[in-house]
Amino acid sequence: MKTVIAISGPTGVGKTALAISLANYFQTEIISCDSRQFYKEMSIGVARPSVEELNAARHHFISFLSVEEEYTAGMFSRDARAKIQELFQANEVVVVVGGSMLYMDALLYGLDELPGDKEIRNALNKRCEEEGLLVLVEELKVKDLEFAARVDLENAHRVIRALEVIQITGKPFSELRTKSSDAIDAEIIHVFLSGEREWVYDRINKRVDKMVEEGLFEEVQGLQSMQHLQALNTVGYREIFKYIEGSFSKEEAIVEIKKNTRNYAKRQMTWYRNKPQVRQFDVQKGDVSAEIISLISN
RNA sequence: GGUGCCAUAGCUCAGUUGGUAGAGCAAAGGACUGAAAAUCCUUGUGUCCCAGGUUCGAAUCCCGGUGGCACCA
Repeated sequence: MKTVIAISGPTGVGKTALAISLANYFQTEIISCDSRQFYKEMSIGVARPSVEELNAARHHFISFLSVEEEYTAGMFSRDARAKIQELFQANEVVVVVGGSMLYMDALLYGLDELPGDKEIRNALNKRCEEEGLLVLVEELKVKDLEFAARVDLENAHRVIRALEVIQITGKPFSELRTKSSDAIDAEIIHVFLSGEREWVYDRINKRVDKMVEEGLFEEVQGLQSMQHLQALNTVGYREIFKYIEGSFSKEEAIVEIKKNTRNYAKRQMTWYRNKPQVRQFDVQKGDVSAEIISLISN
């Protein structure tokens, strides 16, 4: 049986270095699972691996899209699974690494086959703005009471997505959310790298300072005309757009980026806490790489 | 040196006529099936600067300190 080593973890704990070391050990390649490193226009602010790192092992799904293109977790799951099957022709092991939880889970554990329609969603968004979320919530209760009872009704994204699928298929969303999709056809070793909260936060703060030194503000300034795009609605970019339009000083923007990155790291930790299929590793203690290698040889 | 103002949650501050406190932000916890670095939910945090006095009762009034700010010398 082929093996997928999946490395998750909060931003800045050292996932990239571990992935490269494992890829070299197993003589294999890396599938990046980072929903912002997909975009070729984004580099410093998303901590894209350096040229040296990219040369140290073959990486896939980095800088292969433009921020102007639409891409989704479902598309990634399909594309990455195809790439992994291709790599399995010649390799026993493939390394998947990245901090994007939904994308990682879609790839490893599968997503139900659900349709999407940007135009329908845009129309629902417009209705939400004009008529208010409550009207849409009432509509969802009529069309799919079961899902309405389960979903966070204050989260417009969730309510709108359910209505979008219902409108396309004519079926209740809950009926389609069967979890019938399969996990990837391989042994999955999924690890979550972390450390003490203080340590992780300290690394994040320092990494943001380094990004600024490397020219983060200049990178974002060059993207100003595209700031409305979803890919750029992200930590490290939106704060600098606010600086450019004058609502933040430079120092405030940096403080906000650090804070929002810390909050993101916290969400990553919440996502993978108490997930039985994920092994927790404390990178401050011991050689994670060696532990994973021994897991596989056994 | 003198006068005035200020001192309350990690930070910025509110606190009515005296009844031992509350907002925002930060923080912590949580959710998550094609927007996901997105989006959303929940929850506290206290020697009310110190010491004394008045009072049944003081963050609140009085006195004395201490620290900060402003103005005058």
